[in-house]
Amino acid sequence: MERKATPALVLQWKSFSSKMENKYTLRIKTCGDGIADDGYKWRKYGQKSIKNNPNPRSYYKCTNPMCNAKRQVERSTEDPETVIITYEGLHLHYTYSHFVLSQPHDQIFAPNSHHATKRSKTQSAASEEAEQMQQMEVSVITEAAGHQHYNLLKVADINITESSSLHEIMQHDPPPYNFGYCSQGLLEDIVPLLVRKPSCGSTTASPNQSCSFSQSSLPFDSPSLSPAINQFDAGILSSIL
DNA sequence: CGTTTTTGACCAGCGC
DNA sequence: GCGCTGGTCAAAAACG
Repeated sequence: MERKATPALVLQWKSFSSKMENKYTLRIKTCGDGIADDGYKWRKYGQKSIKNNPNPRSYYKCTNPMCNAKRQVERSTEDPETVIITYEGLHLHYTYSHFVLSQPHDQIFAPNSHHATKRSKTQSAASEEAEQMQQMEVSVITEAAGHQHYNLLKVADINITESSSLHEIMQHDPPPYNFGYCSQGLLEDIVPLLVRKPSCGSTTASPNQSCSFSQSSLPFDSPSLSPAINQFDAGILSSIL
């Protein structure tokens, strides 16, 4: 099966109630290529049939013994091509591919408890809003034919209020994105800071090329998104390494 | 042979 | 208290 069909990717982020802190769901619509690797290594520890869903739900843990991140993967009942991934917990380490593709970037991921504190506040505020069952959805549909590798598009978690902000980004730097941070995922840690997009393995851009690590290449000129980079709470990542 | 996946059993939470 | 459901455990099997 060729991947010539437009690899549309639809991501949604929904905030949860306060009791589900650090838990969020991505709805990813893929075109025949399954779900994307998010840069981490996961070990499957269970599978369960879920009521009202013919598709079983799979349970994964991060293989890093010091990391308590988990994720659940299931296919949507409405659309078999839509994969629902629920992330829970935080990664306390870099992605594995990070070590392969690049050196640690101390300037970016410098130890700084300030970041974690700030995140905590942000999450707390988000939880309060979530109690009102506020749901924020971000949908990104990209048309990047021939691309299957995922780059990262950083978006603000709480700061995104409407999908038009993402459209601004896409207009600013249309696909294939070259935002840096590619393949070092931290999907859960950065998401909702991140939206991933299928990038190539085939023709135009090579993964390595798209993985330049210059912060200046990040397209966060958009006023609605720029706070994300400042609140980027990657300081926690260096706590282990 | 080490790692990962599979799968049935077990446990906890929740509603009735 | 009981049953249902979702999440996790852990032994066995599969895989590389």
